Amino acid sequence: MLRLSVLTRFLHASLNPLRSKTPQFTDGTPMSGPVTRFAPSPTGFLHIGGARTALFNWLFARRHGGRMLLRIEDTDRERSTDAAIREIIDGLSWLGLTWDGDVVYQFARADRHAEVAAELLAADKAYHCYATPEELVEMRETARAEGRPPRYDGRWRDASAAEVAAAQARGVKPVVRLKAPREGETVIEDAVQGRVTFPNKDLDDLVLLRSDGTPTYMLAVVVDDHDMGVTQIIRGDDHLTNAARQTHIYQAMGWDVPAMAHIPLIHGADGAKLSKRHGALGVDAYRAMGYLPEALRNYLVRLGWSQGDREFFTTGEMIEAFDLRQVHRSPARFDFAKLENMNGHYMRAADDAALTQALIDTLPYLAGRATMAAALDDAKRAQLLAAMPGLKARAKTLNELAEGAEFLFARRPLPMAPKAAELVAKGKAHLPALHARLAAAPEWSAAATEAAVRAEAEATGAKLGDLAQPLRAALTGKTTSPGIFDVLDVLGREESLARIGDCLDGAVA
RNA sequence: GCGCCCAUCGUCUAGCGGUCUAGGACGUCGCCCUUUCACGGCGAAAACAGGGGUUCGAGUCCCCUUGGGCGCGCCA
Repeated sequence: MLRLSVLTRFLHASLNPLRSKTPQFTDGTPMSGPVTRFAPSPTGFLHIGGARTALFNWLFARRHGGRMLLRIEDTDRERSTDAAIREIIDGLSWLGLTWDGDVVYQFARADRHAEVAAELLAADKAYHCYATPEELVEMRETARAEGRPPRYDGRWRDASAAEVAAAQARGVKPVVRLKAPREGETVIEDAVQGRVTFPNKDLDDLVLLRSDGTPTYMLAVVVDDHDMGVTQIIRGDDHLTNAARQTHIYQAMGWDVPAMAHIPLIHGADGAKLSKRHGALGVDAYRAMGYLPEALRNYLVRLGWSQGDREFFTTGEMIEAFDLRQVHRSPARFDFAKLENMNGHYMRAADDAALTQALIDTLPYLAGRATMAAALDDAKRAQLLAAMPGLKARAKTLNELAEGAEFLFARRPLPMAPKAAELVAKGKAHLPALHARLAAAPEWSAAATEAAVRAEAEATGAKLGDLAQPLRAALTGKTTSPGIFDVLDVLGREESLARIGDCLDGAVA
């Protein structure tokens, strides 16, 4: 199921147990520039906060001519799924956040993690702990009751041989814990958070290996980040305390601690961390809502990061301007209204052909657009492209774009929206004459049909709107659409006249 | 409870001791444009959480309070 990646093999072969002085990539080229990594756990979809973390890692690597690695943290065998892995990779690809090298699967590296734990044990920097789950619970409760942080008390840290023998005799399977420093403090120099200090007495002896011998997350991240040559860790600030504990592992192994940057989480409208109760969504959901990846990227980068008053950044500008030091320490709330506005900007600025293609490519992901996708042929594509200027000005998402394009795909006799039927009924008196004038138009173009309709307005003294509205309803079955002369043009003479004709002989409305 | 982090319009933010009667963007509300709806243009309402310091001078520095967030597993 989960394969051992080439990079993982490579790391085993050449970097263990100690990293070589001049690390190389699989192809033999020397590493240069910073190395970042995005390390999601495949226990759910790639949520929007993870996407932003990936973006920042990607921008940082690009900005400094480095590389971004992708590591799947699948050590939780119960909750990790292949489907989640596929979604993460799919989501990153859709967003255009490419990683360098092969994907590293953390679980595949369990042996190496255990090896490091053994080293630590041998160096007396770790020890076996035989405390039972019940004892641990009790410990935490006592600590809390006494106003202390709920921590492991280190009771097996200096256990005697006799005590160990007794526990073994009882058949207790031990975990391996790190001998963390108990005095002094641990300092994190964080690019975003600044200098953060933790008193070591508040950090306990974390578990490195579970009683079944599998590595914990704490051990695995440190070993993998080290082996993969990660120089800059950029992750959510929910990991800030972990950074201190992980520092202890680095120190115990005598490894360099990578530079850190803990970025604030994205919050929901209520100010709390995005979660299921907010209806937290995977990035695939944003695609399904019709957002453009470049718009989502732009929105995301401006969440908690800014360059003066600037709102819009092309990808190149983003890379050039990105600086971790300008990332804010306070969490930002996710605002759909602004995302939508930004998406609208991107759509209007998009090239018509490119946007048409984007819509077509996205159709399979949009809800209820199967028939539209099925009806697509060269003629429809051409119509879509021709209508695009009028369509894109009226849409903020690809969904709205598809909705606006419905009239192109509608079959006669047209389904009429109630309000549209009213308009047809109200303007019925004008329709026969309009039909006649349009039929007599010397050529079929927006200019020619406009001339015909204006001539009718002049002849009858009606306002243009009195004629255009019923016409719009007859042609599109809706009350809103692009400019009516553009609609006529795109639909073509035959179809236009037929749709108007349907309203005359009562086929519709 | 303990630890850490944060605090400018409803939201995203500019501001890095004087140029702040606090700027921009989204949203909201008007007006204009107009064949609908949009787009676009113009305009309006809207914020320095509170209290102490430091300083000639504080949105900007320090402290406290309050509020919010995150963390505290043999999860990641």
